[in-house]
Amino acid sequence: MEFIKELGTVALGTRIKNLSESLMRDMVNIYKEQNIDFEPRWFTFFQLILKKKEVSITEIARELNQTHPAVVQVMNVLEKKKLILTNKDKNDSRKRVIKLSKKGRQLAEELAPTWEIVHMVSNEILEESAPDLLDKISKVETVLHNKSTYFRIKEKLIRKAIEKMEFVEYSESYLNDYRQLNEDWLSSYLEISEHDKKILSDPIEQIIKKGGHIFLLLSENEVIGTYTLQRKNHTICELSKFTIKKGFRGWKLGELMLNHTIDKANELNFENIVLFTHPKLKEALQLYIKRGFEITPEYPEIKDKTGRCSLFLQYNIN
Amino acid sequence: MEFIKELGTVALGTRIKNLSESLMRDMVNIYKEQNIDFEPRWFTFFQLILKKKEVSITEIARELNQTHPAVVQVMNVLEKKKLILTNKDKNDSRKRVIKLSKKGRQLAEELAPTWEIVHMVSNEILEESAPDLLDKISKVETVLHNKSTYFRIKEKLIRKAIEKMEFVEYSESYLNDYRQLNEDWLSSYLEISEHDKKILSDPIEQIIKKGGHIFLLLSENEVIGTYTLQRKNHTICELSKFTIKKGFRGWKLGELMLNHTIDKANELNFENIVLFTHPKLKEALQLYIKRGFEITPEYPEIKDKTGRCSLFLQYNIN
DNA sequence: ATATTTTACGTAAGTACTTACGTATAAATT
DNA sequence: AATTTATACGTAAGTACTTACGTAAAATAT
Repeated sequence: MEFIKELGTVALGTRIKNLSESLMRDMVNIYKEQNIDFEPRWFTFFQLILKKKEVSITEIARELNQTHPAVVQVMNVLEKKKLILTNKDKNDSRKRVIKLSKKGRQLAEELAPTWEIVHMVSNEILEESAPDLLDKISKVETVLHNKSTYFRIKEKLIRKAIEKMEFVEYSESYLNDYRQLNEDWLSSYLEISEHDKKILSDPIEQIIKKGGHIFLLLSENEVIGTYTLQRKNHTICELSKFTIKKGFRGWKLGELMLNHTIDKANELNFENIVLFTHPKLKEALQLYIKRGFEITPEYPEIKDKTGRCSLFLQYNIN
Repeated sequence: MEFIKELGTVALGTRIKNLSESLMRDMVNIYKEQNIDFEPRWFTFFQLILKKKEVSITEIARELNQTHPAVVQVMNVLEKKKLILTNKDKNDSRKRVIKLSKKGRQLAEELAPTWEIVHMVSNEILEESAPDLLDKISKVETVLHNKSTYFRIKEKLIRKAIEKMEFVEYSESYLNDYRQLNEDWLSSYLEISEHDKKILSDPIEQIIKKGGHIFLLLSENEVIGTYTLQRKNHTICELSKFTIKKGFRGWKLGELMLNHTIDKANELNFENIVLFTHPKLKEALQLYIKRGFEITPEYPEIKDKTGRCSLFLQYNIN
């Protein structure tokens, strides 16, 4: 056990598990020695049924933080041992109503003194060692409920990953990545128009040579985002093909990319960024508006060549 | 989860288990999303092997508080995945020496940043909720190490059982119980002599009618102990057939019975209790001596009729 | 030296879960 | 009213353990 202690916080889970397992094992032995056919993991089930009189499978699962198949299996065992009775619910025939049988109630009565002692002993142990352990555990539960371990780790991993990301300008070698990413995105949200196909199949000719720019966001050499700036005239550029790879969404990379977009447009001496989008792409719209884009009437000289986007936005640099 | 909280201390084990399971589940997802073929329960194994460089199965089991088959199975998985190398120990061919393979070391390196983050997050969670949780758990561990839950519960159960026990004087209906208990005891320690058989087959004739007494200790109508006082003369009685049923030993019922013996001998106006015993019955001897019996030379008028006991003890009432 | 006990590990079989899926029924939406 | 979605439960298959047992080697006792 020494090593686990050494590991400290990181092995908290393992340590806690060991503790609970040792408690369970002790209880197994207690029941065994008393020659009572009862297993410790039934305890909470019994208590819950005793309290509620009648419960359904899902109710038990929810209250005891178990999966429903686990509950079903335990209930089947208890039913086989004739400790519970189960019937269909009169109002909802999907439900199985569970209650203690006479034998079950008798067993609970027989065990009551033992449970009483277990209770005393648990309190005794806690008083001797850590009287406020339950409070502490409640607090951990609350903190984790508000923001799970998963979420916390994820957050930090993402932050770290973002630090290593970089933008690069398009070159021939990214053709496949650029096209693939945009086709994936387009086909899952809208339709790929002829105009899209033209641009995606030859960006150099269609964008770059016409004074436009394409930027790619790289994470460890993987292309995870793209956007395209087309030159409309000497002051206006059009933003399009703004997409982030599946699996990297939800990391606020949109903000990162949009900031980069504005910086670049500025560097390239454009004064206005305009874009067309579809109202059903709510998250994108929200992002643009949050960053200062405004929905305005279309400029007569700039048309949506795809013919599918009803919203026109623009952003004034400076 | 509400109900489990309601249960308080009694469901501490369940609650703790849920906590650790949720931590584990989160880690499973973290590894899965990073596309790393690693499972959280391997973590402590990896750490231990990293630290010790070379370990045996039992060493791991001991340090991580696992059963050895569990360790064997995990190691087989890790070996199949080529993360560890195992060889026979040169000095002790029973042992299997385990170390990380190159692939294993690489994986550990690859995971180090993630583990670092997990560490940070664990600390963060604890700081937010219960900074001294680890200390508290250590204290619980220590307290349980000194006196296990099992032992504590057992102790209280026994005390409760003893309260309900009672002594009754022998009557015909106890013949089988009396004989069975003594035969079981005799046959497992010594031999059943002819003299024993005579007494055990007809206690009324052999003991009671000769002015002796037999007392039985009952626990919920079950005969769990017996002793016999034979009248030697008007001041001396001989204690024999002092036995406690298997499964009830180690509860200090011997003291209870011996106190009763002395009380009864006193009530019956005897002045001396004598007994023969065999030196190999060390616990019994200790009990007698603790209660004030003394090893003395035999009285010429009192002989050990079984011929097997070399020790003669006596106790002076008053 | 020889016999006995302990240790180190392996394996088989069982158990208590899990995930993944299927099937009714109820509730909500259109 | 008809369709879709959600809920309640069941089952099958897999996994991560457990206990129980076996075997060989080492340590200890005789």
